[in-house]
Amino acid sequence: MSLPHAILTALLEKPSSGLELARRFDRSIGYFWSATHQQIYRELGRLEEKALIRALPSDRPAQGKRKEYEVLPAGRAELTAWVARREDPKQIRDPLLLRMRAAAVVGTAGLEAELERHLELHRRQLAEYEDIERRDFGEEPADEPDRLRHLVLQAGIDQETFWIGWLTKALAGLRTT
Amino acid sequence: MSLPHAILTALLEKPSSGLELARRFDRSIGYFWSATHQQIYRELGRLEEKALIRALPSDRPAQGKRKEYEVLPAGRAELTAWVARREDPKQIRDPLLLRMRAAAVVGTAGLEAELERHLELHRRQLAEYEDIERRDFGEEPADEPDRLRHLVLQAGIDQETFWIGWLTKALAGLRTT
DNA sequence: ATTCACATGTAAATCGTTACATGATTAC
DNA sequence: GTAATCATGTAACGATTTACATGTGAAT
Repeated sequence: MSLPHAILTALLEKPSSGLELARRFDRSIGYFWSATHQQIYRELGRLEEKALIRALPSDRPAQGKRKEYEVLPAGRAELTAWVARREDPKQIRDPLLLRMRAAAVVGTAGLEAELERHLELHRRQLAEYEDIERRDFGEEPADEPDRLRHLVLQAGIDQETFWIGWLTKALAGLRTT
Repeated sequence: MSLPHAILTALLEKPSSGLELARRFDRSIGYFWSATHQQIYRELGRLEEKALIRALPSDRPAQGKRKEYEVLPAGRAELTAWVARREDPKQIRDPLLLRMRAAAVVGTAGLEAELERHLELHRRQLAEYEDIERRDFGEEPADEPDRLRHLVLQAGIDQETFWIGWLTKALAGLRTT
């Protein structure tokens, strides 16, 4: 149940229309919580119905017309409560690891190329994160919100670093065959 | 579309009934691809219909009766093809990182306790993986399938290590406030 | 006027989760 | 024979994904 909270966070950072949100879910917040525009529109409808957000008044509302939303106090309260809620980490669920396990049974044909491809993709993602880090968190010191956002970005960086390290190990292991 | 392939892999490792599979998806394969018994039964039905697996002959088939499945050649071929298939890594989707980002907007109340709880959970998971490593991959050298399975386990270990490191950093950062 | 990009939305299929129902087997 | 457990399965719902439909506004 994280999508509504992702949307509340995004709207608190900046009131937006559905499509703007969809675009921000392709970068920024989307780096650790992706969503399509359909998910977003549906969820906006639900959040509005529950009175956690509202559409900003428009002179002439119509379908196909831009609609901007903002968070109501009840929405901020819900998000505040969610931050402190207990929620266990989910099990890892990774198709690549599964494929490696399958390869142990049916052979590794074609796997090496996939690992190399993934390695390259993770290298690119890491470079992108590091660009963002330089751009947004270059100079110290920062206030608390910025330090928290930096920590989140750091998690992305660390995660990509883990993948690059593991894929390198795995490729070395495969080639020793 | 990984669940059918997870099941094919599990069945190739050892022909099993639905419930046995469900149990193995709580450990072993389940460490990186979890599934409930309902998902498994539904998928077993589909795989049987597509003639990728078959139920082993039983003297008196009946509902509520144990039914063991094995992989047919077509199933093995499908799995072999899947190992080499191009499939991009999925975007990270992590509620905890999202909560951290939300905390940058609405405050960190209650977050520290959650981070500590997660840290403890990841430490436990790491210990479990390391037990498995000692038990199953203690002595070298190993054949190729075992080296591949070891690499998969290593990914789990590295991933937990990443989390422990990041959570430690994050807690230190939070407390500097 | 027509076209194109913007913006919102509907529909359908699959996946994932939770609750529940039912038959078979075993232990007592 | 009754209860407990094993095993398979149905049903319902929400989340996710993909494809498509519709209306608006700006450019030519």
